[in-house]
Amino acid sequence: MLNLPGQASQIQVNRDFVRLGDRVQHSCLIIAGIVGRYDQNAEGKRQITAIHLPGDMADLHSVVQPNASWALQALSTATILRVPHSEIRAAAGMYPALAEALWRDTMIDAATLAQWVVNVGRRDARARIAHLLCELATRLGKAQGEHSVVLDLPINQSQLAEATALTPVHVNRTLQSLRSDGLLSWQRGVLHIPDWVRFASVGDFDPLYLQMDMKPEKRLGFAQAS
Amino acid sequence: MLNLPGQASQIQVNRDFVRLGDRVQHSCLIIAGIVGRYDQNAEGKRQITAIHLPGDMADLHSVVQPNASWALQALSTATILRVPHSEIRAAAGMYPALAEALWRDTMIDAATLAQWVVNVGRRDARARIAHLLCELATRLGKAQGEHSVVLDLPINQSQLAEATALTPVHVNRTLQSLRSDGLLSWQRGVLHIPDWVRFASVGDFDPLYLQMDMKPEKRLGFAQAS
DNA sequence: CGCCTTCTTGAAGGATCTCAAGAAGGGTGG
DNA sequence: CCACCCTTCTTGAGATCCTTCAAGAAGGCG
Repeated sequence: MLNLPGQASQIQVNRDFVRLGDRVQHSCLIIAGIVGRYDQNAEGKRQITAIHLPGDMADLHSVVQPNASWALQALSTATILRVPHSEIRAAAGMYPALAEALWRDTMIDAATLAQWVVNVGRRDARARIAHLLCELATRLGKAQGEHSVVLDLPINQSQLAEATALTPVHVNRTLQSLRSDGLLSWQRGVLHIPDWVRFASVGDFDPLYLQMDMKPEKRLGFAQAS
Repeated sequence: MLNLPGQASQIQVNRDFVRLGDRVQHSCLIIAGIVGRYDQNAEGKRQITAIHLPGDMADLHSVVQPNASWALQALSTATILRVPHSEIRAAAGMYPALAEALWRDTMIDAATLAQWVVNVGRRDARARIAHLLCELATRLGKAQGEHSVVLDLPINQSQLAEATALTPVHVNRTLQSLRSDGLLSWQRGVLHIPDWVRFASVGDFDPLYLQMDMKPEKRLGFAQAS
């Protein structure tokens, strides 16, 4: 765990707090809420390329590439802490183990993106949505071999569509299909998965790439400066 | 530039030289040929998640995650140099600027993967194929504002399909359409793009994310040990 | 109570896939 | 130099998943 100084802010839903093309001097640590990283094509069609949860450094990579080729938007009301790149660099220079942890964090980001390519490229709507939900449940630490999983997920179907490269309409129909098969229920931002093993198999999900089994001292964890 | 020791090998076309689940002690530097990084879903459907060209460290990230959740396959006959992780770690410990360059390289990998998610998720077959070809032309240094671009690209339509998440049949029809619009010709592994600007616009391509403009001393370049 | 967001439904259209088979190209051995 | 073979490219036709467009229902909040 690290103690990092920085400036905290509250972000409203659907607000971009880093925009495409910004030159940023800070990385954003998510304290609360859910944040989406967006890329887009020339027609302005947006695609979520990562979903960030509390404890994540949403744009750690901006330390080595300050010109944002992405945008960061709050998917639910969020609190973030802007940590100056200078602080991160200084700490990394001081502690080689931290430098490696930062590198590793970027690598896990890349591994997750590779999974998203497979997800969007090779899985049908059912598996695609299930896989994404599995990823989030696992990263939230809510899926540890248990049979039943419950998690707060204050995002809507349009946002889910932006992350899975589907239309909101089709996401809706697919969720209905998953629901009618008893695979999940989702009300008021609370997702309930009664049978984790079955759901993970529908989502074709293998959590290996997330490295959740990494020893604590090797994983990145952040604490807010007092 | 670095001088790295390691063991060189020749790899035949279509041969996996790193397999899913391998525990690797080396990163593979591509000396010649083209290499694909594969991920797959549970049904064994393979998806190429990165294409590596000469000069690339194909699995640099294995330094911080030695359990391969990917496979590496030669898309054409290739020569690689296996560089021990220990050497990379030692060099990174010695030179902080190198450590940062390694981190940056992983970040560019992630940025490229994010583009692939957009590519597969939000672009139709024409744009998707064009975008991938633009990426390769740019990384090969063959697309520098000129009007006409020629490059060796010894890969086949099935491999292109695996990278774009299309079927070989549809790749074939799409290439015909690009050809009949005079956007490209492709014979015997030589790709010819008569009008780069027009082609890049069909592919919805903006090279920013590749950071090809990065100052040489900040970019990663590898030289073989004698 | 009224408004705005989000969810839901229907119907038609389109991009891409699947299956199947034939043509072209390059290499090898006789 | 020709015959053969194997890979790769090409073509056709029907099926399917997902999209598009349009509109109505439900839910939360002031």
